[in-house]
Amino acid sequence: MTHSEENYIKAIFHLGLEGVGVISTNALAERMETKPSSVTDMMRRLSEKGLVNYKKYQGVSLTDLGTKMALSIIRKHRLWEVFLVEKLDFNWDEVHEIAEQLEHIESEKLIDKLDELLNYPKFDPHGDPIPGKNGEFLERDNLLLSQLSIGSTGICVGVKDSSAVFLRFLDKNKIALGNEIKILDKEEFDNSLHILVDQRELHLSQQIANNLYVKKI
Amino acid sequence: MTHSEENYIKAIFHLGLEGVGVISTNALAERMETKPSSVTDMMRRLSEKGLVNYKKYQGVSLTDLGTKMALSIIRKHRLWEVFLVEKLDFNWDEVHEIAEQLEHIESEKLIDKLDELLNYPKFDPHGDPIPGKNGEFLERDNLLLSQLSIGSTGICVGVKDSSAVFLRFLDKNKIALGNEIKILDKEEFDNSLHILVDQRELHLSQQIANNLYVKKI
DNA sequence: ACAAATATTTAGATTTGTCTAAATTTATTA
DNA sequence: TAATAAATTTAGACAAATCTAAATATTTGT
Ligand SMILES: [Mn+2]
Ligand SMILES: [Mn+2]
Ligand SMILES: [Mn+2]
Ligand SMILES: [Mn+2]
Repeated sequence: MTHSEENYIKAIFHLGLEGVGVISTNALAERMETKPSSVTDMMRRLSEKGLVNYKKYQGVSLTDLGTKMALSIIRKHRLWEVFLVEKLDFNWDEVHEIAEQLEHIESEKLIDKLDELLNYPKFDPHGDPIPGKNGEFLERDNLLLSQLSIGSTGICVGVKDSSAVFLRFLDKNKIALGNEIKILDKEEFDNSLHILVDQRELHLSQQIANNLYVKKI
Repeated sequence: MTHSEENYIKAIFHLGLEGVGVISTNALAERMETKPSSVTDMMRRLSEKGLVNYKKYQGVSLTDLGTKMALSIIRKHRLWEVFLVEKLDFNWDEVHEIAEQLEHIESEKLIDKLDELLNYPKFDPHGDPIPGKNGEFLERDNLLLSQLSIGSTGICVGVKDSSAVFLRFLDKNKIALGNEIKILDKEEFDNSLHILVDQRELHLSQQIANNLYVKKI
């Protein structure tokens, strides 16, 4: 597998998780920041290799083999992200781009040793689950902060948007994974929230609350 | 820089250290395990980018910029090798191939953090010097075990051949970097050595002794 | 100094991954 | 349902990195 092929497989996997139904050439082209015609070419090549199911004009999906490949790449990506944060003191907003490179390093033993060094983490720095050697992984709670009712409390367990700008916003407001967040009040007009986190009262827009995953307690 | 370009630059640098005089197209082709015609193509491209001095039929050498690039890649390669051995418990015969991949990861910050994690090592697991951020590095003693006279003692500081088969031979005979080796006797017929290492008496062929660097004490 | 051997470059192809522009298929909607 | 719009594929091109075979330059040996 080339880096490019691996990136396509990963993109198809992620679109499959998010999207509804079949993955179109255009959707994939947009995600890969390339042209639909390039996608068509690549789909033929991946289909040839048995990694995707593709019939022209019908969209694309991963085969079992393709899914296994995708999980392996995502496992590597997320383990490297944990390494960068835990062992090299990177901030969680700096690790994604480097992990995009490291995820293509080929060595089963390397990734197993890394897993061991990190003590078999189950989630990456953004709260995303890390697939195990055999592709199995824990589901993270998919409840959004915006879905909590007034008076209830949740533990912050992940971010939906993991862009650097959002992550730095959270840093600035001292909101981190593991924090308890209590909903004090909700504005009817714009659905913004008054919350209590770490003894501090904060005001969050709905957009923010739509991008924080919580586990209700 | 593509991976391929980086590999060529590295090969030119290493040939420059070993070889005498100009680096020929054929020598480079052999080192890169490719065809001379491919080398000619690549030399034109690298010359275009200002990384090598190349005039046809005249051989090739690195420019200052090319040398800087080479040292940066070698720094990354060797730091990753230290990481693999020190932090992930790899044996010294297993790290080269993985480092060949890791050396191409692009992130200045990553390599600086790695350097820090490893406590700024000056030599890699094979005793090869690790260039610093600015390209400077300590010279390893270039005295071979075969050059020591009878009765003298040296500390093993490096291997000239770092192939897995040679490294495993050393492991099997419990010869490691840092060991003191005393020359007990030398056979006139085949220049093989009787040595004392770690209270053990061993018999080494000249070929072995030609591939161990020592520091005389 | 010239022929033979060797080294190097050139010419032309191939593969991967990309692009633009044109053709075709599918979906929408009047 | 026929025209129009949107999505997708095809055709043809290009750059990077490689190859083989042929041409050319350099070196060597007599
Ligand atoms: Mn990431
Ligand atoms: Mn992540
Ligand atoms: Mn190495
Ligand atoms: Mn080494």
